[in-house]
Amino acid sequence: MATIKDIADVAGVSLATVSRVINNGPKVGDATRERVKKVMEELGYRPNANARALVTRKSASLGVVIAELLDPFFATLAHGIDAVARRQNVQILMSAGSIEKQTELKAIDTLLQHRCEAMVVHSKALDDKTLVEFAAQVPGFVLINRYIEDIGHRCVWLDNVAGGQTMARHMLSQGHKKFVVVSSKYQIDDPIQRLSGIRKELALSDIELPESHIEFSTPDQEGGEIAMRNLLARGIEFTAVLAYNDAMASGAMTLLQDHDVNVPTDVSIIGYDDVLLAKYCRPKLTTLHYPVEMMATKAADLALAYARGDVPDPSVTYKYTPTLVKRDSVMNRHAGQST
Amino acid sequence: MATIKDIADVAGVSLATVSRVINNGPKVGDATRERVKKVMEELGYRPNANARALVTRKSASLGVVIAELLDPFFATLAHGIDAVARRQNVQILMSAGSIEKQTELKAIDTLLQHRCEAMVVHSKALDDKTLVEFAAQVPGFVLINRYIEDIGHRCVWLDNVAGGQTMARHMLSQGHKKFVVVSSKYQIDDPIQRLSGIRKELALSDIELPESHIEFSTPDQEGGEIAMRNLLARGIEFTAVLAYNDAMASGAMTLLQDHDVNVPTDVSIIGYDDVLLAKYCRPKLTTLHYPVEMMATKAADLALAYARGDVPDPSVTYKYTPTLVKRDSVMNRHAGQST
DNA sequence: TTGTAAGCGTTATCAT
DNA sequence: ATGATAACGCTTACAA
Repeated sequence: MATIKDIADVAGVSLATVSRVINNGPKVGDATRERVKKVMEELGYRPNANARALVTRKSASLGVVIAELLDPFFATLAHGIDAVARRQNVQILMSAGSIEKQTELKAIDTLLQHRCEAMVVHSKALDDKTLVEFAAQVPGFVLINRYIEDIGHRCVWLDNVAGGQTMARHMLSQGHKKFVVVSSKYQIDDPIQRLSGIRKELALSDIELPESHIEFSTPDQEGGEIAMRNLLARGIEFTAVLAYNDAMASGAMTLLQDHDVNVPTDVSIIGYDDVLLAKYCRPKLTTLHYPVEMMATKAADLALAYARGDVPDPSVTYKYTPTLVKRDSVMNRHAGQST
Repeated sequence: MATIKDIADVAGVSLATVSRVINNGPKVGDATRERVKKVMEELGYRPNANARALVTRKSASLGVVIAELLDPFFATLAHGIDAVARRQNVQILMSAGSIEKQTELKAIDTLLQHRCEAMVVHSKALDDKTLVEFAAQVPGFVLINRYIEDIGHRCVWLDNVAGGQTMARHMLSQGHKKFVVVSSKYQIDDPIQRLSGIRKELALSDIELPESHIEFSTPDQEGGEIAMRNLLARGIEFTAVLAYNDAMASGAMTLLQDHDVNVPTDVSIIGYDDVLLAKYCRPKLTTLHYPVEMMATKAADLALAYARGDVPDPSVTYKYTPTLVKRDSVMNRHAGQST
């Protein structure tokens, strides 16, 4: 592959001049510039990103650590990041961390070896301290979907407590009184926070949520089925199910339907995330919209900005709030209509 | 960040020795090795991947070009690739190409700038010639989901004609005689090949498929709805719909149901791909399983092998065949039962 | 406006 | 077993 030297030789100029042309440097004569460009074209020259990164100490790349590419939630996340990467002309270095300490650690480590100064990481397995240390090393280190106070201005996160409250409040407003929760068995912050929001809101109406009314499983459709099966088996009475996410909601719904329980007339369900699935399952899922893509975009922009040395207003934080999307899986028990 | 020189200074050895330790080189005394390792540990040393790539001309990374991260099909693809990347300890450089000539070109170009010698690319917009040229430049250039004869041993692809035949054959075997096709409007090979397979198979039963029975739209759920709406509006009679993929099938199904057409008793539907959606829409979709993940894994392995200089048996080709997955969206019109 | 040369962090080839 | 030293391809003062 042609190097800058080859171009210089053929064009009859020095390395420096070629470099200037490549980088649209200022002090080059028009004639020379054209000639060099022509030679580059002819030789199919492509600047060596590695050499460049080495000397400039800038990698023109954005590191991304997410849990799992298959999950539509993360796919959306990745998609949002990709959009800004493309816009800002940086290459994405992608690693899946699978919510495992060692894997997440290794993913970040590899990114560090590549010396990428901007990275948006979704980490649930690593502890605060570790993450804060990384943040200290990498100027453009941004956390998504997690809040750590010490680096609060580098966190783009969702208010899960508020989310839990909104779910409960909506069901309450529709006249529901008997609740059941289908949650994620992974002991990360999210399910805990959502649950606490739910409890907080229910408490305002003097409703308790006993442990037996909560079932924990994997946060996917199968997990939703299993959780619902267990709830049914336990003979608990309920008219409202609050799911950890849309996938679990859909699974739970499927199982209910298989048992001839009608949704929403017999039982109402509300999901969380508002991924595509929510719109296409039957009945369509009432859920909380998680503005992942917007958040991903913000996170990527932020990471790149910090890496560039820009200092965004340090007083602002990037907290997002999920919003209710009413579709067809929740019935109004006052009016007897689905809302 | 600590460099190899820092390590050498602190450990009191030369650069060469440190380099040997890093690479588990042979000729280093045990005592020295330990001492150096200890220093590396203390200083939190991380080899600079850029410097390494520069001098070795090997990038320890795998380039990936796919159309669209959001699409579950590509998410699965990416997931398969990620698995081998992790196993083989290489970093993924990911670019979305969005089935646009310029974008795909740029994606590959960027990968080339990073000098990655292994890449698996999913390109539908670039022409054969361009792709063959890239393949000539990059030892580990592997095409997925496309077959080009000149570089046949570097293509991992699906037999779409056979797929089309299988769809039609299944419907035929279930006693269907009136067909309609919901296809993709993108004029890439896939829809054309599937359609030709369908026609070929129907011809064996002396059934024609007039253009008016085919509706082209975007290959997603909304496209499926639109296509089906048009078919219905045109007043065509049919009992079997062959969809381009599961998303379109699901959209078509939804629209049918909204018009009180029962699936599968009134109309049977068959999808293609077998993504998660197929299992979770109602009724569950009978479809063709596209072994994407397996293919992605193979492609990644192949790319890395070629990049390494290994020469896999040049006589074998990597053609895969989709297989029928019977679920609940197709009815047997002989027996009157869904099959 | 153009060229010279040092240096980025490694690996690899010689010597020793 | 260890150490100098020359690349690798590029950017960037500093000279001219």
